[in-house]
Amino acid sequence: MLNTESPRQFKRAAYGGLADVTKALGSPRRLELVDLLVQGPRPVESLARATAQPIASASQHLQVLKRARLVDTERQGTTIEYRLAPGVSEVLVALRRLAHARSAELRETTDSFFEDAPSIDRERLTALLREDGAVLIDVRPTAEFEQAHLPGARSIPVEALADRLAELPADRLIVACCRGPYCTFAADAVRLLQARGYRAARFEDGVAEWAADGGALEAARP
Amino acid sequence: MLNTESPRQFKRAAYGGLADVTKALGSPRRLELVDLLVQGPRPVESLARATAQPIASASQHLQVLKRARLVDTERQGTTIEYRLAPGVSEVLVALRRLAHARSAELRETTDSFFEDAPSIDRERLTALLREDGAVLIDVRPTAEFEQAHLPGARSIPVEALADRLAELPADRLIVACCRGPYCTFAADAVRLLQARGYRAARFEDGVAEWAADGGALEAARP
DNA sequence: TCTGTATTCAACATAGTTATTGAATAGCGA
DNA sequence: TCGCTATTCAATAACTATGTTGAATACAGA
Repeated sequence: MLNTESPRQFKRAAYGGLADVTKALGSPRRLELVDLLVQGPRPVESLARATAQPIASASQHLQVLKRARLVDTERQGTTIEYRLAPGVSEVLVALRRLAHARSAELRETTDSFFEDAPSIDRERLTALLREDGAVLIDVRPTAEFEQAHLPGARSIPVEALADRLAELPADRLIVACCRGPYCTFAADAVRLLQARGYRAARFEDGVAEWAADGGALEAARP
Repeated sequence: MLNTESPRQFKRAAYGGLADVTKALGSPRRLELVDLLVQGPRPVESLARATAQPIASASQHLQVLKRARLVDTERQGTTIEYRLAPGVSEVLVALRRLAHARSAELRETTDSFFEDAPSIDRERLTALLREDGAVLIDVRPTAEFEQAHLPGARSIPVEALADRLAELPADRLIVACCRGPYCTFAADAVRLLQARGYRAARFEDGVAEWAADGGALEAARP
């Protein structure tokens, strides 16, 4: 009998180890960082800018995630890239789905924010693409598009959209997709398109949700 | 344009709402309560006893889980039963798998605690049952067995096992299953069986992991 | 070797969380 | 209606996490 631990001690250690992970996920700031990292690896300064916080603050949150082994780091030239650990993206998708299934308040928050940009789900998107000849554009930065995107999506970053309207057919529904349920890029794109007379809608998920549902993804092709 | 929120305000609210869920999961005590509730609904006092904590303490943790909508309550006669919300069990399974995939320390904690009780995984269990005529016993309390159990499992609660050895064939491998990866019942059963000359092994998962992998479950049949 | 800059560290004030204790409440069952 | 007991509340002290600031470090590139 080699183990000298009591069951209580073991449970303290085991649930404690689990809680190291859930504690690391237990902060809005860190959830936002994780949600960004789903799109691909990034250096600290870029993460800090994208989440509107001081660099030192972002760095500390990232270190918490690293201690919980939710991210890995790799030096790339003069910067250090943080990258999501395998499996984390799936857990984030599951957590957000659980939260939205259970909290009417959270649904209300997102629904009211995206009120003026008609949102469509995965099933509806598939139908619109197949049957109605809708055009799917991915409005994230090109680097993220190149990491992974929905099959058939065309990359038009939201900040370039106004200059590239000529690429879009005026008689088709344009569906914009972005990082995920809390990303505002697609809604911005939809508002711009609507203002220019296009019919447009926002895909409510991102690549992580698409993949979690068994959808295939493509890489590269800028 | 009805929504007056800025994107930053929206993100604060959205990630904050998500964090309400992850914060609630961010305590070893509450994780242990959730892990117990996976086995079925229970009143406060029973949860407190099973997790070795004062009732007031358990009650407060349960209320945190309730505010995060991870559990629901229902009065049953003179007691109040807490019950896991749908979908929570799957998330717990995913979180524990992620933690174990990433943390060598956590693997070491469980491996060393269960060192003297040979542990087998789902795949091996299926093979042993089909090809070697192994006998599967469920050593949880009967109430939990009746909620849900693995197909073909026989209920022999661990505290009754010593008195019911006659029910077990001496020439077969006995596999004991219990609540899940952090439950010590199966290991206790294996040690007892080994001391009485049986070949015995511990199934390392519980019904939640089994179901998450697409396995069917049975109910009742005490 | 040196310089510049991306990242981390240290220290602090503030805020929030946890465990514990004893008192209060609520609602079943008689 | 009333008593009983399961549960919750309130108050406290110890602890832990957060955001902020400015200084320190470490390393690529010259």
